[in-house]
Amino acid sequence: MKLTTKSEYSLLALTYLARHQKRGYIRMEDIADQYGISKKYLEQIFISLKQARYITTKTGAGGGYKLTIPADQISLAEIIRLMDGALAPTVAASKYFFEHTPLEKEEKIMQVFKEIRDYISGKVEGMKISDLV
Amino acid sequence: MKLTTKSEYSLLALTYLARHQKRGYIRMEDIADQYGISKKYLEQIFISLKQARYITTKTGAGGGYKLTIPADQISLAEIIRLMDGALAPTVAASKYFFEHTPLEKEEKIMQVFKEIRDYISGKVEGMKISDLV
DNA sequence: ATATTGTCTATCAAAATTATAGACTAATCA
DNA sequence: TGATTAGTCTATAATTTTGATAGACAATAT
Repeated sequence: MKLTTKSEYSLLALTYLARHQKRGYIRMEDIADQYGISKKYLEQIFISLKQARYITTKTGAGGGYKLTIPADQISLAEIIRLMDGALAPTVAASKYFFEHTPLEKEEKIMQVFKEIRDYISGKVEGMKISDLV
Repeated sequence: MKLTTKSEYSLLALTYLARHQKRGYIRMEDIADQYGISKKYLEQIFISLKQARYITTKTGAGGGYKLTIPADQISLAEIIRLMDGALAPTVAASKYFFEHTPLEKEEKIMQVFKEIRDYISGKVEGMKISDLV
């Protein structure tokens, strides 16, 4: 029932970028140090975030990363879905990542998981990176 | 944010046992067939459920599995915790499976995840196998 | 030029997930 | 009693996911 570090680190990194926006470009190493995360691992996460257009980068001295989208327009939901997929406890109960599983045969269980899905969605759709700063 | 098949299959199997209680001992193969699950894989799941005293078994013809605990006294929460661990989206927000992670540095995120944890707990603690039948 | 910082591609180790195999044990019942 | 049925136990294996590491390269600033 868990998120992976990809989601976790993404949320941390984006929060850090939002918090230090006025400093302009932020070095990856600052973020890695701040949270005690592997720099090289974080790099790969940043590449995904960049491809998804959440951040832009600048190479060289004084370079680093910064947000391209206002922090109040980035929901936790979209970051978690990008990194980890379904918010629902099982894909059989997922809207965006639906797949068939044996669980579908049991309607009552499905109902429980859909309610959990809806609660989680509501929570993390409504919550923005700016709310975390 | 997902459960594994161990939790899913456990819930399915216990629901099936509860539903067919009056038939006495139920063969593993019946359950495997019903849901299209590997028999051998289900076997291992049953061993865990047996060790945790949810079911008893009987070998030989006419044998199989049955519940030892009334279905209305088995919550989904305990089965999921047994099979998959934490209900919380991250162990940093878990009561039973707490571990330190970098996420702890961000209180607002932690707050969100704790609220999700509490919702999920409330939901699956309150829901019993008998409610699924 | 040189130091700084990100990019890209490959690769890898460990763990978790999802099984499969097969010999063994216990119970039934004909 | 012996054939059949059904669970037990232990090992191992395939695949995927997770969480990283390595190193050559490219862009920028001073």
